[in-house]
Amino acid sequence: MTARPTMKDVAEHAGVSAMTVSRVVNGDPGVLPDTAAKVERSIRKLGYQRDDVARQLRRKGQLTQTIGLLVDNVADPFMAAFASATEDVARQRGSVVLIGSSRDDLRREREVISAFTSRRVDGLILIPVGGSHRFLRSAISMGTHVVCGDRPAPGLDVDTVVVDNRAAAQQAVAHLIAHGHRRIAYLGDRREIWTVGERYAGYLAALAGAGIPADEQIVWHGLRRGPDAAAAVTEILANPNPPTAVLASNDIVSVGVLAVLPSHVALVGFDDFVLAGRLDPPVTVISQDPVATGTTAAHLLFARIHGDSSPARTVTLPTQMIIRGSGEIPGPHLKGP
Amino acid sequence: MTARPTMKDVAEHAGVSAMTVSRVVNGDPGVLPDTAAKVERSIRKLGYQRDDVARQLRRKGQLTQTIGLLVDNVADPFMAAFASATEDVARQRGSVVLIGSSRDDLRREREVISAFTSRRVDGLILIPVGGSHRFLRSAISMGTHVVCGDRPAPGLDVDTVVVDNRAAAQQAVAHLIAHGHRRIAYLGDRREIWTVGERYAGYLAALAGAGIPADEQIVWHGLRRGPDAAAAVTEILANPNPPTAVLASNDIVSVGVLAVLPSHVALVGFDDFVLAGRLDPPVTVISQDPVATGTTAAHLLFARIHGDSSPARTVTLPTQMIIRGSGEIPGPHLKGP
DNA sequence: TTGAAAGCGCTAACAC
DNA sequence: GTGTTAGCGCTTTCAA
Repeated sequence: MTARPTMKDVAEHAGVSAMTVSRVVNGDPGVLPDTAAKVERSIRKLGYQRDDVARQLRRKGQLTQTIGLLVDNVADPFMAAFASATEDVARQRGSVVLIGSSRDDLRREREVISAFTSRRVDGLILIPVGGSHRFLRSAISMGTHVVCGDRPAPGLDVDTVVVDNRAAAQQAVAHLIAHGHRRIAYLGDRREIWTVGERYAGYLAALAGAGIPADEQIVWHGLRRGPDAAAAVTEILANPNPPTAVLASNDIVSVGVLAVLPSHVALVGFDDFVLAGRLDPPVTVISQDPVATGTTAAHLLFARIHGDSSPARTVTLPTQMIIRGSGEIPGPHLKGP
Repeated sequence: MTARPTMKDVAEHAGVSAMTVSRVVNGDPGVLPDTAAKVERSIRKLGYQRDDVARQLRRKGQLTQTIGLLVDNVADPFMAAFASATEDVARQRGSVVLIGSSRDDLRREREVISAFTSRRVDGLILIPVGGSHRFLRSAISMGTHVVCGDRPAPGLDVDTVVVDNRAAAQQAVAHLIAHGHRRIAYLGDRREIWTVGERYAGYLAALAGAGIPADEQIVWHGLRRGPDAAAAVTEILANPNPPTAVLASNDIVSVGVLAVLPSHVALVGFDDFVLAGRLDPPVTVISQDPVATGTTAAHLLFARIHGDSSPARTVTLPTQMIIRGSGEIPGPHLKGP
């Protein structure tokens, strides 16, 4: 194991100064082709590679060309697509990405963010967990740019890319009502997650809009895993007055519910998922585009990094209801032809 | 926007030397509690955070506590789970993770790896694309540790974590043969991908073992997207002598094929996927555990980083055939009771 | 227990 | 076109 050669080593080997090596390495103009060639040869000979740690230190106020990306869980398909999209943009912009998972834990999120900012990232893209993010204000005031995707960060006035979860859920429930359902269950992940809370609010709004009283007997929060969702829906269906339709707050709940849901019960789920169209019945979903969300968030971040100082804005991306069958199973109150 | 305060700023504010601040920041012993308290107060007051870029420069030969992770595509469920697992281990070990996607492009892989090594990562975890990785030898000789997951890197003698793809595919095809199939199609991703090539080899070996001649008419390589796989299987089924069973090289191909496969044709797919058990018929698959692969790779890497200099080893993790129905559809040559 | 000096590898600023 | 000097923020080393 050889020690990593420095510019000084290259300079000595090539018989020039370190400054000339620096110019060659960075493609700066004003070096004679012959000199440059000589230096290039020494670089290859010694296996020299620029040390960006040292470089970043000297070039203060300059960018480190590193951004931090913090998601809840990279293994989640939505977040994986989101992360992949941001990484693509970062690469086009010549930056690398530090990635971290918060696992829905604010303390862990803080720790990871701290590890990122101490490495002087130019900016952060967050899918923030719940809880106040005021701790980020000091980093922001010192020049770290922050953009949120999927959810806003409470206590932080930064660019944010979301979808209108509430309206989309309301639309989904109205759709079920239009198909003759009045007894509609809600099965959801932790309500404290902003998107989930919004979706639940949309559910309640749609019921209220149709004059249907909400019934806590057929509402279940806090479902984090498929089997939990399956157990919950089983229990809800055992109700003396069982629901004829279900709204699922996300793909994990949908998939869990589908494992046990009788085929006469209607279902609309938030988030599209692989093979949703191949099930029997095919599953009607509200879909959103994680790639668009990630790409938009990344573009906003790089605009900030490169000097955009306009007021923080919230971009709301569209959702789409994909009608496949499970949401169109008729309910008992269908006034039909 | 205030400038980021330095140790010197904190030192002046607290009326001590920068060295004392350094000791407090790093929890070094030998600072009077009163002095430490005074410094802590200044740190909080000024919003000071240690600059790890400068720190890493001075602490030469020390670790940067940063590793690089290069996968083919983070959005792929297998790789997302792999990445998530390595990130978990890294966090436990106090390191952060730089992530990059090669998109099956060796040049892009090289660029990203170069961006990582110039930031002095302590090590790299790769899901390498095809092609020679000899370019990594110089980085390795200068102390960057490398571990490969899912596939080996051609031309590189480093720790590698894989499964026995060939044996698993052979087992899958033997399973189809045992259920009476002799006309078995192979539909696969790019054969140049090591795992895919191995799986194809296993397919051929199983046919050879049963004395069944391979027939290129029912073999298709290079399928990268679901619709391509659907089109390919449609064409293969139009063959005058169509297959009665299919081996799919991975989950993407399986899902694509399933969109159009008649239910009397048997299927075994590589890689388990969500809802495989909910389809009709439920899909028999060869499953492997991306979390175990990623975790193992990360543990191997950190062992190397912390001094393990034993010869490079290859860890082969188990696969499991999950029998669900689609692989047990009887073929015309079933010798039954 | 605390501090002063030196220097990590690089580049900004200026000189030649 | 090329070199010299200084210094980025921190920690190592050694002195007080």
